[in-house]
Amino acid sequence: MSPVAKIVPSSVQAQVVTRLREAIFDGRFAPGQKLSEAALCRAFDVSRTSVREALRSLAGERLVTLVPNRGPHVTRIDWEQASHVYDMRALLEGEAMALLAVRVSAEQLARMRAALDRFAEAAASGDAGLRLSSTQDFYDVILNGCGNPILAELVQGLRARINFLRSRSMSLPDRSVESLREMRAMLQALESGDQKAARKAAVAHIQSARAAAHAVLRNADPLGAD
Amino acid sequence: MSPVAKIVPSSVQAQVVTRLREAIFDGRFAPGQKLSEAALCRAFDVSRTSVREALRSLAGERLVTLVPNRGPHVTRIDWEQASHVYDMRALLEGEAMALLAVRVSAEQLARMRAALDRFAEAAASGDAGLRLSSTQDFYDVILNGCGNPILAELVQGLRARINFLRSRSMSLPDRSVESLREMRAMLQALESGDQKAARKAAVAHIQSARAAAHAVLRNADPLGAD
DNA sequence: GACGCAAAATTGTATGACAATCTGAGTCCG
DNA sequence: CGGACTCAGATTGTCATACAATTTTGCGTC
Repeated sequence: MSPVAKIVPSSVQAQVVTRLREAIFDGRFAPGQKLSEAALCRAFDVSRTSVREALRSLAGERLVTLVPNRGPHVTRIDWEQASHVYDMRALLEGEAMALLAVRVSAEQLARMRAALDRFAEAAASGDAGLRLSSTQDFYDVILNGCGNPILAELVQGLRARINFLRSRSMSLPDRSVESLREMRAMLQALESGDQKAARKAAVAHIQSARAAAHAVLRNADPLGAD
Repeated sequence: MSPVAKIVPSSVQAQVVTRLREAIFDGRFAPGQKLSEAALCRAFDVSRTSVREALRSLAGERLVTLVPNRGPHVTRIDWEQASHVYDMRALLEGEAMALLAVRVSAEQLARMRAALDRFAEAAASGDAGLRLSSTQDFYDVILNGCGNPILAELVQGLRARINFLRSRSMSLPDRSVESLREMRAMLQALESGDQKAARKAAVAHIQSARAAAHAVLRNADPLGAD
């Protein structure tokens, strides 16, 4: 037995789920795009059985939508829905920050600082991958640290749904700079243990992200069309 | 049964999903119970393919849990998790009530009154089915009326997860009476258009339901065991 | 009763088949 | 020319079967 391999999810369909999810996240499959079973079988070199089961799983995450007899497609989201998602993120992430503010540890703060440093670097260099991973790290601390795993799960689900908006709105001029400022405000509120300020900073950040997303979705964008 | 055409979802696996979900809701499949594929194939008289795909869908709703190589079982929930779920319901349903309070229509209020009348009847007669459906109607007005379908979806997901607790805690002495009182308070807050009171009433109702559930889960209950 | 091991059962995956449904190209009619 | 119709081909939904991998079970031994 080779001692190295096998960090990957062992099951075939788990891998398909993972890879397809990643592909959707970084835009290789655009919202609305049709995902034919045959094409996916070829792309991942697995059987239809596995593809279909993977698609059911992803449908549960709302990343793909299954239309009976017409096949699956990457879930399409219009501005109205996206707006509602942002509202929920504001509510939930605000709550998470409020919970975290009164229980945050020095180590957690350190991790958040480190994530922000990396985000600053990404913002300066325009490294999209680093932007994504550092943001994820920042939020991981908040969500895993807030003490309510259900809350974390809900937010993760919402974030997944509008993930594709992130990369686009982040590439708007100054958006990442603005975003960095807002996240620093969040961190500062936590450092001072101010529950209300923490919630407020989180909500402000989301509303700002919402505005940036609005700009993206309003302009040249057929996502809302059907 | 009756030969009349069914309104059921035509696809086989959609039917399996529906029927299995119902079975879990009303306790025919208890939390933690193993759901062997073969058994489900026999029970629903469908192929393994359909059963497996249906299970993936239900896993997305967190109603069943899939353990690799060990098969699916009805998701088991311990008190800690249930408590977190109630916290999230309080947050989300509180928000829904606050949103609804400033936009509720006379027709919506009428529907809620009607639902409460039916719930009162169920509480008096001990009719579990009516209790469930009237509660569902009451909440449907709130969730569909709040204006944010994403919020509705999140709450529905949470409710599904602890649905099995409802029937049991509702059968505690006086719980349904108490519950009725709380829901009336919710309705009253809406009638007076008082946003803060509406949120408060919703939160109070959930916290009360949480306490009742705690009593159930703490006592003779192996749900948390593994 | 604890332990270990082989048999039996169950899950994961692939393949082939076929009915039901959808899509698109070509055709016919107004 | 535009629109309705038709039919073949492609795609999805479902089933049956097969087999490797893994887990559970039954049983004999200590």
